[in-house]
Parts: sequence; C-alpha cells; structure tokens
Amino acid sequence: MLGLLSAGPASGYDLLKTFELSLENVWPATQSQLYAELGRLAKEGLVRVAAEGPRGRKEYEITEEGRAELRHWLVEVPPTMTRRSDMLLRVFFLDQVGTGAARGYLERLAERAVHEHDQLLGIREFVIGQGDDALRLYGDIALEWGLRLTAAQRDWAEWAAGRVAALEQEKALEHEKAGQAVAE
Amino acid sequence: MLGLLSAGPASGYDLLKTFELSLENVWPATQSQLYAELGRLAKEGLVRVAAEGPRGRKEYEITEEGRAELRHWLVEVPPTMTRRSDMLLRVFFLDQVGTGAARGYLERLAERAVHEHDQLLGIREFVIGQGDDALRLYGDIALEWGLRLTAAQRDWAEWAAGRVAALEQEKALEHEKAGQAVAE
DNA sequence: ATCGTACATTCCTGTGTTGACATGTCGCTA
DNA sequence: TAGCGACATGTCAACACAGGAATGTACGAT
Repeated sequence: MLGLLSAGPASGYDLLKTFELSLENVWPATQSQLYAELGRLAKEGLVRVAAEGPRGRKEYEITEEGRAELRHWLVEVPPTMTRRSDMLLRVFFLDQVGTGAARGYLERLAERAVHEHDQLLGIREFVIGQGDDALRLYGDIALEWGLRLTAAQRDWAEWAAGRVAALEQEKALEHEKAGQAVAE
Repeated sequence: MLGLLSAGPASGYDLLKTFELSLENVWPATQSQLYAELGRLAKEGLVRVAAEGPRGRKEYEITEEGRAELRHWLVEVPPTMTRRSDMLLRVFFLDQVGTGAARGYLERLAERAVHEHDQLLGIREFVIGQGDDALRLYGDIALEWGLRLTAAQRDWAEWAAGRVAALEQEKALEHEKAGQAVAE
C-alpha cells in the first residue's frame, strides 16, 4: 500500500480497485484487510489523510516517514521466498491414486499453465506502451516473471506426465510377464 | 497429514519431524497446528489412535474415511496456484529506489536462486535411489520442480538486471547530451 | 424526479498461523 | 544417581486473512 500511495494519493476504495485489477496476481487483499491496514498505517504516521471528498471519501497520501519505510523495505528487508504450494504438496502423495489419475492431475496442471500463460500474453498486449520508462520497465519485468513461470510449469508438468506414463508402461509389462510365467 | 499417515502410522511428534525435514519446502507447519489438526481429524473420524506408546505417545493411523478424503482432495479439489510473492511485489515499486539499488536487488535475487538450486542438487544426491519406484518417482518430480523454478528465477533475475542496466545507460547518455546542450 | 449503480467505509465472525509457554517422560552416560 | 537431551503432548494470546453484512452517499440515465 505504501508502494501504491508513493505514486500518488488515493482512497481505500481506489487502492482496493488497484489490488483487484493489477496486483491480485502477486498480492491479493480483501477490503477488510485494506481498510484496517490504512488505519494502522495512519496511526503509525506512515500515511496521512490528505483530503476528504464526497461520500465520506478519505484520500490518503504517503508521508516522508512512509516513503522512507518503503525504501527500507524494498532494499534492506530480505525477501521471503514463497513456499507453501498445495499444487506441489499433492505431487508427494500422488502414489495414492494410481498412475492413471496421477498422470491426469499432471496433465491438467500443464493445461492450466498454458491457460495462464495465454492470459498473461493478453495482459501484455493490453498494457504495452503505458506509463513512463521506469514504470513500464518494472511492470514488464514482473510480467516476464509470470510468463517464464507458467512456461516452466507447463514444461515440467508435461515432462512429469511423461515420467508417470513410463512407469505405467513398465508396470504393464511386468504384469504381462508375470501372467506369462503363471501360464507356463 | 493424511498423506503422511497414508504411508504408515505415526505420532504427532513423528509427523512434526517429517514436516521439518522433508516437507518444510512445500508446506511448513508448527507443532501447535499439527497437534490441533490431529485432534480435529480424529474427531472427524479421518484418523484414529492406533496405539499408545511410552511418554504418552499416541500413534495415529489413517482410517478408510481418511484415505477416501485424501484421494478426493488429490484428484477432485482444484489446486490453488500459489500467489502472493513479496519478492515480485517489490519489483513493482523498484522505481522508488533508483536504477542502482534496483539492479542490486535483482542481482541478489539471482544469487539467491543459484544458492537454492545448489541446495536442491545436494538433496537430490542425498535421496537418490531411496524408496520404492512410485515414491521415488513422485519425490523426484517434486524436486525437479524446485530445480526448474530456481533455474528460471536465476535466468529471469539476470535478464531483468540487464534491462535495468540498459535503462541506466540510456539515462546516463541523456544526461550527458543535456549537459553538452547547456555547454553549447 | 427517481432509481439503479458505483462509490465508500466500517464491523463482525470464523479460521489459519505463529510463537511462546507449560508440562512431563524416558534413556543414556558421566 | 543425577542430570541432560531427546521424546511427546497440550494450551494460550496475538495476529493475518477471507468473506460477508450493514450502512450510507453521490452521480448519471431515463
């Protein structure tokens, strides 16, 4: 929120829209959180109510302290790598459902990755050439991350489905062999 | 937890160790959560206390209902893609700190990705050839995801740092030109 | 003039998550 | 045999988060 306000003053409602439209991919937030956080930030002096508009609108702006805190967070606080992926967690237990269903799961992951990749391409077309040099660059860099991630996800899921298919084949062969042995 | 118990009975303490050792990368959990969840699962009939050992040890085992629920979750509940990456969120606001610091941030991301990649390679060496066919396969698939993710992260961060460096150059040139114009 | 929609905020409930604290047992070894 | 370290479970307070309900205002179109 400090980041968004650093680009100019906005109300809680404005910020909410921004989260829904452009930031939901990297940091979803609900309105309860948002308004609560605005209050907290105001109490800490990192933001301030700059103006009150119609409909009880309170326009917030970032303070110098807030800007300093933002810069501090950006460069000095070590980023925490996102863990906790239920998509990956399931992979660990995929042996519980047999090779067929496991392969299906991985194939669906691949499809999904392709779908998300396409959506990101659409966004890129849409935002192309908007904003000034610096803003465009960093937006572009973030988008590129999504593009690479979804591409990697697709490749991986397809590769994994292939590995499972190989195991399936192997098992089928063994089974056949065992059947022959019994027949002899 | 149902997944872990599907491989055989274990106590809360055992599960805790497993989370710390092998699952912390995809799904960290604290002991308070763990014991609370075990109680909840027992109340719902998805797990059952199979035996009581020394030191008050309670060995849990998965029930048929639990196994069914696990299978249900694995194949029918749509996986939620992990969003919320503070690493990526920062990128959006990197124009607040200037090109130098921004480039530094991205370069550190690249280093970090290389480091994590190496750690995963170490884990792969360590676990190679453990477990039966199916278990090894799915563990391997999960590990491969980490490998590909960290590799993509490194490539991306290096590429992004390059883009920022280009912008830096461009700005320096403009500045120089402006200086010349003033001098003339 | 009025009615629907978008604007705008606040509060509430339930759940997930973390971290700390409390409590106690068993087995080994100095 | 005293004590340490690993084993083992349980509880609590604080906070983050999601979803929704309640409330009201202003603007634009018919």
